Amino acid sequence: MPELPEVETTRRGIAPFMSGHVLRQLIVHESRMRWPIAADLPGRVSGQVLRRCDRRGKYLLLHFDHGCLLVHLGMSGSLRRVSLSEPRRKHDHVEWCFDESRFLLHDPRRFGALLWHDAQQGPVETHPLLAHLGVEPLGEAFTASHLQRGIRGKQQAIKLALLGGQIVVGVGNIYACESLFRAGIHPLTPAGRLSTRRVERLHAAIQAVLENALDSGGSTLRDYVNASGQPGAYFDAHAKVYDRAGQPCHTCQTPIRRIVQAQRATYYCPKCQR
DNA sequence: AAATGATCCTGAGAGC
DNA sequence: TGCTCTCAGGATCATT
Repeated sequence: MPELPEVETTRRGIAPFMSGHVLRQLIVHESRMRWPIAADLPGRVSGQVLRRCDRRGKYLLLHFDHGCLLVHLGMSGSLRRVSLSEPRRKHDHVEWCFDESRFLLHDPRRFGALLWHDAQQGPVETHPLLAHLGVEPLGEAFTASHLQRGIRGKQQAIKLALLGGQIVVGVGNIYACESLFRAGIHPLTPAGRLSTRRVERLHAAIQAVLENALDSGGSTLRDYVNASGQPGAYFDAHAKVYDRAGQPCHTCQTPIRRIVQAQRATYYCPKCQR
């Protein structure tokens, strides 16, 4: 479920209730995630003031004075706000308890992660998982020339270069497909072969698609953090190619094609994208 | 060094 | 109804 817009929507949903509040208790019900959740983690943060909720790529960063909790939602994770008395459901693995609110990390596939970065190890940006990430797609550092530099000389297909996260973060499978459609670029194009003009188009498309999704995230996933979350709404309204194999392109009626790149599905219009 | 493939795990949906 | 098969929004790690 979570690509960058969903993670950012989640961040906006939880920040008002978490920032500046004492985390009374962190309870781990299932520690077998992408990596095992450290047994001493609850002791480190329970009773401490949670200062800020940030995001870097698809990582949520919950800051404390003495360190930072990194939360990744993986493929199937969500973080929802529930009442103090609401019972846990299946796959609710971690619980954040504040005086007036409560949050549950739900993740059936358990590809998500919960890690502690101690302040003594330096700023959280130096954490191995964050240190080599590309720039934020909606930040000032993401420019057409940054994208151009990132893909220079690369033989790799542009779709995979976008997905890699070393140039720009947060462009997941759906939005990579949608951005390439919007830019009229074939997903198999060797990244380094794109003309400056087409790189500029792609850059603009990525920003537009993500901003668009974020706006919709605000509406279609508004209850993402306090309800069950209803995926699919974005697709109905916005997806031009994703999961539309065989259906007519909205622009030219040509059937949308599905191919596989690095074991991930890619959808594109063979006529609009060259 | 860059690119590729296997891998972690559960659930939903299709087809029979 | 129930079985088997395929696929899924991520991304790390080991291998070529």
